[in-house]
Formats: sequence, structure tokens, C-alpha cells
Amino acid sequence: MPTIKDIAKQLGMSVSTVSRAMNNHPDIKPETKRKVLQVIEQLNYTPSALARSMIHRKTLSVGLMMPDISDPFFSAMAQGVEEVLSDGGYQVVYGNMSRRPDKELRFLVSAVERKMDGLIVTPDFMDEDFVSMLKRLKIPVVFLRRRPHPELNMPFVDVDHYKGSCRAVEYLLELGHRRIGFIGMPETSFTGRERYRGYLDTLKSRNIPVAPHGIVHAGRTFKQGYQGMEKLMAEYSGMTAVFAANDVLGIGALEWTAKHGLSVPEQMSIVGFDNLEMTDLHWIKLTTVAQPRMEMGRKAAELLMEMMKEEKQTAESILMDTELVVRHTCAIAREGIIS
Amino acid sequence: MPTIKDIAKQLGMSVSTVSRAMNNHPDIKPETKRKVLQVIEQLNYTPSALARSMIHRKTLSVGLMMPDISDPFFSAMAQGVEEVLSDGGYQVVYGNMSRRPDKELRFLVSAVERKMDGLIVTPDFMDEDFVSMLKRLKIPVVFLRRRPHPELNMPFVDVDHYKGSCRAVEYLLELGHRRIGFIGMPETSFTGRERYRGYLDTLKSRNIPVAPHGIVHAGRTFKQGYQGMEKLMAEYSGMTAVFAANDVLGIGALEWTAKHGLSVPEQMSIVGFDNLEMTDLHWIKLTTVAQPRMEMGRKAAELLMEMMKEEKQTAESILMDTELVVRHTCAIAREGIIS
DNA sequence: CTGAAAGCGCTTACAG
DNA sequence: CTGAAAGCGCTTACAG
Repeated sequence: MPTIKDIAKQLGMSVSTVSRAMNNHPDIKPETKRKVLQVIEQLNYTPSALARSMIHRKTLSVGLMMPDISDPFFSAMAQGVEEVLSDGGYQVVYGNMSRRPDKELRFLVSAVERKMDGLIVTPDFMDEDFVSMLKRLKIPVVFLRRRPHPELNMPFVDVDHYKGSCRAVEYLLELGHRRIGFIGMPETSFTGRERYRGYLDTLKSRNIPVAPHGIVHAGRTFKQGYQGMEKLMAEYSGMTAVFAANDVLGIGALEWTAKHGLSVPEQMSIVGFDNLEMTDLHWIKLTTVAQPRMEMGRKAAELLMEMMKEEKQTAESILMDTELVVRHTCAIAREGIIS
Repeated sequence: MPTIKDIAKQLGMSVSTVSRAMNNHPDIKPETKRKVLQVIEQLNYTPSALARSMIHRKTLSVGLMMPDISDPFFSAMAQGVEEVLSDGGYQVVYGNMSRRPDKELRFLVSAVERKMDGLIVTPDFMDEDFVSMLKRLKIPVVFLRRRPHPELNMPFVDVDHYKGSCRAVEYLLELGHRRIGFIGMPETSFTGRERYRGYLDTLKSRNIPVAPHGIVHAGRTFKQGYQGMEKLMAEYSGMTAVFAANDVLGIGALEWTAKHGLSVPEQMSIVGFDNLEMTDLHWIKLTTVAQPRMEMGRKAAELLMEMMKEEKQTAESILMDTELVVRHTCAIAREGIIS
């Protein structure tokens, strides 16, 4: 690969002149510039971004830390991030954490070694090491679909899980349901807790008793949703509706009803959360709460670009709204208001 | 951020000594090394990968060009790539092409500017510019789920679409089907053509006439699969089975049967291709052809690492096998052998 | 074992 | 307008 020296030698000029020609500096004779550009073209020369980065003290690269890119939820966000960043001239260096804490740390180290200009992170483990590592980072960081540790003065972009969850439960209440079961994600996750809180608070605000037997913290898989539904059916008598804290659980619950001949929505209403692609399949048509996935990624990227441009370490967080997507898994409660 | 000079100054040593201490060079007094490491720790110094890369002439980064990361098919491959590369000490710089030719070109330019050590590419557009750009690249490149242009002496990792497709059609033949419809992807794609060829050749090899009305080149979406099925049902009389060239089309076809009360597999057998997650859903259970998605990504990464290590520009391509996954959408032809 | 010097491929004041 | 020189943050022969 030719270097700037080769170009200069070929032309019998100094490297400074060649440099000026490529960076369209005003102090250069048009004729000279033309000649330089021609030789550059001819020799197929591409300037080294490494050398430039050393001088300019920026690399035009940003790191994107994702738990699991093969999860459609994250890949949509990643796409949003990539689109706006690449339009802004940045390269995204993507790291798949496979939900392992050591990889998260390693990624941060790599980010400082490689002098990345900014970071968008969706960490699963915010332990001490991670937080302290982040604290001494000198570059802008935005959290995506995660909330930063309180000690970290960093912005986030997320959806209002609590509000979305309240809306889902309200919808069931509007349909006349009173005995509403809950199939939740692990309580260890922030998201899981927020959605659970929405369920609880909405029932309480309407003075509807919360039934301990109506709540199961199942997990994240189809199977766990299925088992959760099974448990609720066995233990929560009179239940006419279920709020599943995410679509995968909701679909698992639907599988249970399909296998056991319980008709949805006639005998059982079900609402999910996330609006995954597959919820719109003909056989599923799950009523659910949509999150603007790609849009979140975009917003995070825009926020980061702004921070990088203005060299700010923080900015206003963005809490986005969810939307209830009504499909075919909910109906008016047959027994009317039982209370 | 401190530099190596700061460390040296702090210790009253030369930068060479500091450098030797970090790179565990043998020519250094253990005591000195200890001191250096201590100050490094204390000042929280991280050496610049940029500076190192300039000297070593490698960046330990590789580019990954993907058409659309939000497609579960590609995201699984990307994950496989990322896993082995990051274990090998490489950073993957991921580029989402959004199926746009200009982005593909830009990505290649960026790869040479940034001195990436290697490239894994899944291009959608292999036009002249792209090929000539690739031809003058001095770094190893492996094609993933794509075949390189014949002028390019580069290896690929892909699945044998033709064979997989033959197997699917053979399976239907074994079940006694003779009038087998085909819902295909666009003929412009290599994959689409290969799978089509498998269908054609298998029928021919059994001396089964190929019915022009039994073939529709639908597209890639659920809707196009649905419409494709509709067309076949209207035009290809006596059809008892359908081979859909990918799962999305197959599911679209299934939606048609479900809506029109045609029972599967009793009245109609359907086989897909890809083994997407959702094909295993309770309501779908589509018999299909599985590709080792993550494994393909892994293999491509391993191939590339080998090429980078041995500074070879090419290597043996890898053609992986598919596997027929039998689920619930196929049954023995009711009419038996019509022929 | 340690330090001074050259060099990786550029850019940018500073002279002229 | 152009060139020589210094410098970005490192590593690596080369002396000593």
C-alpha cells in the first residue's frame, strides 16, 4: 500500500503539499492540487485513518455493547444505531457480550485502548468493576434500554416500561376483567421489576385485590411462559385474563391454551409486551405493547453524536412511549364485573 | 489520558524501559518491571492501540459486512463470527449494509483506510466496482453465505442449497407426492436459483413432469408466500404438496391454508427452508431444511483467522450440509401415486 | 539491563 | 503557495 511519501516522491513534491491537496486546504495552487489528486487516483492511494486519528485525537469510531445480537429485540436497536452513526461518518465497533460479565469489562478496556470516541451500552451486569471502569472513562457514553448506575452521570434512552405495563392492565380492566393473572420475567432485571410494578399499581389504584396466586415470576422463554400459564390455571381460580410481561412468555401461555382447548379470547384474554414480529402471525395475533425498537437505537445514536460534537459528558435522557397494539387475544370479560 | 511519557517521567526512566516492562520483554530487571507496572496501575494507564497498530502493521480488527442485522438469519451468523473472533483477540467492526450498494462500497473503503486485518463479507451487490475494489485489497477476505465472483480468488463458507433443496423435494416424493408446487424466491439471487434448481432436477431425475403452473417466483415476504399459495391453488390442479424456498414463504403459504380451511398436513403438505425459530411454534411446526447458521459464522471466522495468521490470500472454501427437520406439515399423499 | 534515536504515516504551525 | 520540522504515542534495533 502506498503512503503519502510515495505520492510525494512520485511528484517531486513535499508531503505537506500532498497533504494539503487531499484535505482541501485553501493554500494550494489549483494546478498542483489537480496533479496530486491524479497521482493519488492512479496509485490507488488511501490515507491511513490510524495516522490521522493519532493527530486529530479522534477515531470516528464508537463502540456498541449488546447482550445478544441474535435476539431480534437487540438487533433492531443495533440497526437503528448503525444507521444514524454511519450516516454521521462513524464506524460502529460492535461487541456481543453473550451475557457474560467478563466480556463487558473487556469491551470497555478495548474501547479505551482503541480510543473510541463514544460508547453506546446495554450492559447486563452493572457490578462494581464495571461502574468504576465506566466512571473513569473520558468519552461520552449513553445507556440504551438500560438505566445507568446512580453514581454515573450518564444519559439513557429507554422506554417507559412502567407506563406501558399500566396501560396493558388498564386495557384488561376496561374490558371488564378483574381476575388478571401475571406472568413475569425474573425479578432481578430492572425491566422485569418495572413491568411488575405497573401491574401491581394499576390493580391497586382501582382497589382490585392483588391475588398472590395470580402472580408467577416465570422467566424469559416460551417454555417458562407455558409453565407459568399452567401454574396460574391450577392455582388462580376465576382468572379471565393474563398479562405476560413479555411476548415470549405470552406466546408460551397461548401455547398452553391452544393445547388445552381453552379458547382465546372467548375464555381467556392475554396481553404481551414487546410486539415481536411473530406476534402478528396469523395463529397468534397477540395483543401487546409495542416499543419503538429501531427508534430507540436511532435516538441513542443521535444523543451520542451530539455529546461527541459538543464534548459534553452528559445530556438529557430520553424516555420513550410505548403503544398498545390491539390484536385478537382479548375480549370483554364474560362474567362481567365480578369484583 | 496519560501516555507512556507520563509514566516514564513519573519514574525517571526512559520510555523504552517502560515499553519493555509492559510488553514483557526479557531484557529488563524484575525490580524495574515491578515498579513500572505499579505506576501504570496507579496512573490508570492504557497503551494506545493506535500507536501500536502503526508500528506492528496490524490492527487486530476485522470488518463484518452484513446485509441486514435485524434479520435473524444474519444475526445468528454475526454472533458466530463475533464469538470466535473476539476469543482470538480481534475486534469486529460491523457494517449493516441495509441492502444498499453504495454502503457496501463505502465499507470497503473504510476497511482499507482503517487498516483492518481481514474481512468477512455477505454482499448483496457484486457489481464491477465492488469486485475491482475487492481485487486490489491486500488483506484476506472470506465470503459468508455468498459465493465470490469467479475473478476473485477468495474462499467462501456457505451451505449447499442445491442439495438441501433436493432433499426436501425427495422427502415429499418419498411420501408419495407427485404434484408438488414450488414457491420461490426472486430468481435474481444465487440462493434462489440454487434452490429452484434442486427442485427442478429432483423432479426430472424421477421422471416427474415439471408443471409450469406449479411454479411461482414469489419473493421473500409472508405476504408473497400467501399470494404464491393462492396462485398455485388456483392454477395447479391436483397439487398435494408445496416446497417453499424459504420459511417465510412457507409460513405465508400456511397462513393461506389456515384461512381457507385447507388442513395441513391432511390435505396439503408443505416444506420450507431455513429453520427459523418461529417455524417451531406450536401453531406452525413447519417441516423445513435447517442451515447451521451460527456454525457458518464460526467457520468463516476460523478460516479468516487462519488466513490472517499465515498471511495467505486464499484458502479452501467450506460447503456445509443442511439437515431436514421433520415436523408436522407433511403427510403421506392421500391419492397415493397418481403420476 | 537501560537509554537515545529512528520510524510508523500522517498534519500543522512556522518560515520563506 | 511550498517545504522543513516537530509531533501524535508507541516499538525496536543499536549502543553502551
